[in-house]
Amino acid sequence: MKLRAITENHLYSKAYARGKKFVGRFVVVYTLPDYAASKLAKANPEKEKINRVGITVTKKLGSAVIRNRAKRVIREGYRLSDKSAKIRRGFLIVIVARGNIVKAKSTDIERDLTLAFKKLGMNAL
RNA sequence: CGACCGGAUCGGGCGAUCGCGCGGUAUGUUGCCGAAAGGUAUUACCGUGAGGAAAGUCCGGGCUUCAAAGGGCAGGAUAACGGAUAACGUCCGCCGAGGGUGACCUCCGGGAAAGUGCAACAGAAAUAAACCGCCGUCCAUAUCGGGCGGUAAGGAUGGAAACGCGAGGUAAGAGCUCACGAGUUCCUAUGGUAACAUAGGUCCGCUGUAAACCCUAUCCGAAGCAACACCGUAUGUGGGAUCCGUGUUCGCACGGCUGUCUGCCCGGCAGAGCUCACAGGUGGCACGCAGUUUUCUGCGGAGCGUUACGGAGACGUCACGCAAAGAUAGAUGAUCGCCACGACAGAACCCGGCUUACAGAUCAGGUCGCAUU
Repeated sequence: MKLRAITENHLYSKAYARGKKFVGRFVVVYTLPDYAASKLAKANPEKEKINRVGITVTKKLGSAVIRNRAKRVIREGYRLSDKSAKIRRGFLIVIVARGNIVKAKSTDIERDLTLAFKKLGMNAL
């Protein structure tokens, strides 16, 4: 299943303000039910609800190369986490990188995210 | 062998598993999103996918739009000389100054003799000079001294004080005169395409600063891919116009006006019952064009590489070969194993440069020293 990115800035603001929050070792996760989920599901040829994922990496972390790697590692971690423990659909998920992510591996992120989704009640029934 | 000098190339590799963007083939749906334009399937396979600086955005060009890029003003850039180039503020060669035993390196580059300005502090005085001193003369006087004049040799200040030094000369002095030396302008000869160098003559006495204004020569129209083109323009937001005068054959024309030519003026262009801009999409955009339909042929080009030839070199010519990264919250990766473990760092229209950052590796050259022959 492909990742669909959050493009609108106001959705990030909403997630920060009203979403559920979990602080992990390497990332901070916000989740919020997606009002447009059913509409997007109709557009999806598989007719399933999907999660929209936004990844935030601030300039504080470092140069473009470092930021790019952080995003890749988070994407891979999300993919692995979704594969091992099914995540509920129809949510906005914002993942914010923390400073120590520079040295993290994608498996570390996977553990962080799996724990986060469990705590946030995101695991599929 | 050691110490150096300038240059070129590379800048993690291999394997396994899992993933992403783009192109293609097969499979497959006729659905869904959207007002429309348009976008989008699942799976498998094949191909392809960041840099030498992709960076800074400092120059130059292509491309695009502004009717065309015409004239002038303003503004900007450059600055010895000869060449290279599509072009450049780049590159090559060379001139000048300095450093190194050397390979080689570093630095500056029109005009201060067109004009204006500025030169703090110090100093008597900063582009024009008399504070001390020296000399003459007058006054006064036991002596010290004072007035007037001459003087730039000496002292003191300063980054800079009327070229340096010696002789003549003088009351004392002074390029005032002369020899030698350094410099400026111009002329001649020789060498060089030239800047310039060398030699000879002539003339002059002129502080520095042009990254102060300025003057001279040369060049530059402006803005940038969020450009721009096309499609769509339902709805929303914002703006403009539907105005005035004159003439009128009542259609309109001209002028004002408004917008626009993106600093200004001249000189233009456009405008009216709707129109413009923004919000959407596709292209631009991944060598181009044509043929042909397949991943093929031809042509073209400041594209890249190699060879040959020409040139001192930058570079040029010919031949051959190569050239699908193309994202859009932004793909080009993740994990594991082994080896090596030490860098700077991520394309956003495309090229040529410059500048800045940078661990290590490799390759030829060259210089000096020592040893050997």
